[in-house]
Amino acid sequence: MAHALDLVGDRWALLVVRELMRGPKRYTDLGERLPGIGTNILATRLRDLEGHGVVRRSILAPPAASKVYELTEYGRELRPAMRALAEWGARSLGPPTDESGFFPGWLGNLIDSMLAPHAPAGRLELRALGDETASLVDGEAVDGPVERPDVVVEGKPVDVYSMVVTGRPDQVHVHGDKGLLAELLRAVQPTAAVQS
Amino acid sequence: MAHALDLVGDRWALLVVRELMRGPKRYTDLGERLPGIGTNILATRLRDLEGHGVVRRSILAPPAASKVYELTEYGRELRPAMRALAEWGARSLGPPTDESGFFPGWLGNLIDSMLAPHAPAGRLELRALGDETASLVDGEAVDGPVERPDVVVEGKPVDVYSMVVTGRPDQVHVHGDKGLLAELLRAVQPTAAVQS
DNA sequence: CCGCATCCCCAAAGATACTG
DNA sequence: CAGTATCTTTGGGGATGCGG
Repeated sequence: MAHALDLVGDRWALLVVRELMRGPKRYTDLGERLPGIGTNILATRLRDLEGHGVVRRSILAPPAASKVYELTEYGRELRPAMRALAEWGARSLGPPTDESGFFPGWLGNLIDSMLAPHAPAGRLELRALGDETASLVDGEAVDGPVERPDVVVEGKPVDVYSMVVTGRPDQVHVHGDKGLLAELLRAVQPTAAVQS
Repeated sequence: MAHALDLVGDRWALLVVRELMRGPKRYTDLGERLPGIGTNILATRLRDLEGHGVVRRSILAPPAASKVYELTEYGRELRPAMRALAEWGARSLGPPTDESGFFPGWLGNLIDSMLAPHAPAGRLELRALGDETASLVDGEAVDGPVERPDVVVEGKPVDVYSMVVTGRPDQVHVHGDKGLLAELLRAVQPTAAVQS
């Protein structure tokens, strides 16, 4: 445990890994998806994680030729631990209280951490009005819309979020296979009432 | 994830939880088992963890009447996440280089994090000469010796440690059911050679 | 713009001493 | 034993700069 925390226990480190878990990212994109991190900290974390064999720097093939950070195989092996930690945290996390706190990538992260582990086969698209769209395709989170979705959920960001944590599609519009959505929401661990 | 880290992401927090995972402990005992923590940090962590519903203070029944800290039900639910993190860390952890670093409780922690998750039924006793003795009884770590052990392993602390991380009982003495020990060591994930 | 390095400032962490 | 008080040091947040 202590050694694991030496590798990824620093502040922000696991959140950097979380972002990279969904694919390689550029430095600036990472900064946007981690509001409040500060550029020096991000640079330091990436350097440390690289030194620890968790993250690797890579140059995209020309003509793209831009630098990206990606997880090593060892870094990807953190997935079970991160899933377990996220599910534990979710059990004491209530619905959002306001419209804020929706930073770039939040919807993808929500799908990846709360829906993907329990997802039945199928193509689900979530549209947060005026914000982002992300999808869940056969258990994998995908950014943006998806072709021929089985079911589409549409609503304000806070209502999409609430649907996931409460398990009830109350304030959102659902098009398509409502049974599939119901099945998914039933499979998601209901947020137990853990008194804070 | 971010919320989980708000609860247990501070430095030392998960190590405090790790110690309490093996039973209630007094303040001073926690301090001894967490070398380097500093009394103020320990007090702050315990207060924060209590505020977050992870730890609870409790007074032992008279005439013992001493204060102890213990995990709440929610705190105990961290076990899967901690196991996953510990196993991940263990894959990049080599054998110890010197005789130091063996603080009170190290043997119990070693058994709990590396052996217990894979243990077959049986009673195993580990004796670190001149240091500690701890046991593994049907998959659960127990401090101290055990009655009628099926197999006893005895050796210098560093050699007991090495046996666990390398999977080979080379520098230690084994009494009793060597087959059971071999079965256990085989079940333990071999420490993959992850280049640092 | 992207990808950082630098600088300043402050809050939190560490070490140590001390106390009910 | 179970912490609090005090002091020092480290690390994070925020702004800025700067070469590619």
